[in-house]
Amino acid sequence: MISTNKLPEDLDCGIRVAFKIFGGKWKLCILDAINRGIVRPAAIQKEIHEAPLRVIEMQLAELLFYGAVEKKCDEDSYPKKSEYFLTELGKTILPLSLQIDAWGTIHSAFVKAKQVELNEMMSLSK
Amino acid sequence: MISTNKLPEDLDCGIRVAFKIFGGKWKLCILDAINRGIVRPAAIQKEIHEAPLRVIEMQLAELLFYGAVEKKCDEDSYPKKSEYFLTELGKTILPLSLQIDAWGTIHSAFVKAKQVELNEMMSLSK
DNA sequence: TTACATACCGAATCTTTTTTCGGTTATTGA
DNA sequence: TCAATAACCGAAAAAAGATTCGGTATGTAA
Repeated sequence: MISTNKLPEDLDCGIRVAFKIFGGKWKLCILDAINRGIVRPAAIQKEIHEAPLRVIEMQLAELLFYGAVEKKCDEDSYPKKSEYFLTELGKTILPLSLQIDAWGTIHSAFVKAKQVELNEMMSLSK
Repeated sequence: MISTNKLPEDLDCGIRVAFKIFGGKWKLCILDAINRGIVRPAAIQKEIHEAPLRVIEMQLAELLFYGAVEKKCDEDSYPKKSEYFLTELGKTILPLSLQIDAWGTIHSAFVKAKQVELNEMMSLSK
């Protein structure tokens, strides 16, 4: 993550800009977790158990770079305690996140059924 | 595109479901074009000139499979005339698309500036 | 001391997605 | 006949993205 791309990317397209910031596989889940008060990397990872810790770290780093989250690190205390919070920019993503999640939840059963259909098609033509 | 995945994918997560349907690089642009009355593959490709025709075809096939668009093909006429239209499902994606695009447009300049910053960082540590 | 927990990073590897390339088929018009 | 256009497809290649692995450092508690 956080890489300069070889293929030209059109940042004049709003959709492409938006997806660059929060299009990552776990980004919206991470922002949601932080919003729900789960603010430390290890805690976020426990919440989103499918994602490896390394991914949480990398996507946090990217969200940090683009200013969607901010980091507060208390070096003295123990455990080391890094905490991430939503910035004003990050907060503007939440309404979108909620609507995207709502859309997906509504159509979840349908998409799952289609997925089964697809798996059957693939196994027949193996 | 349209592949069965090796990595487990959590379709219980609304965000993951949504991104599966319209998370592709050009999907929302294609849906938007169709909504604006640009309904044939070649025409869509002229509209979204950055995307190769093959990509338009593949992403249309995927949107078709998941029922976000429908295809009307008049075999007799010439030119061959395949036309794609939004289904009811496809239309439900439009409001999200508009908001995502609006968000990206608002933050476009900021993200572009960050991108310049990143490119400078990368070239220094080359 | 040993084991454990936290945060984080580099690099290799794997998976998925996107792109490029070279076809096929069919019809129109010069 | 020959060029042009439309739709579409398979397969390889390239790129991007995600994951695994092993490492650092720090401090706590058994």
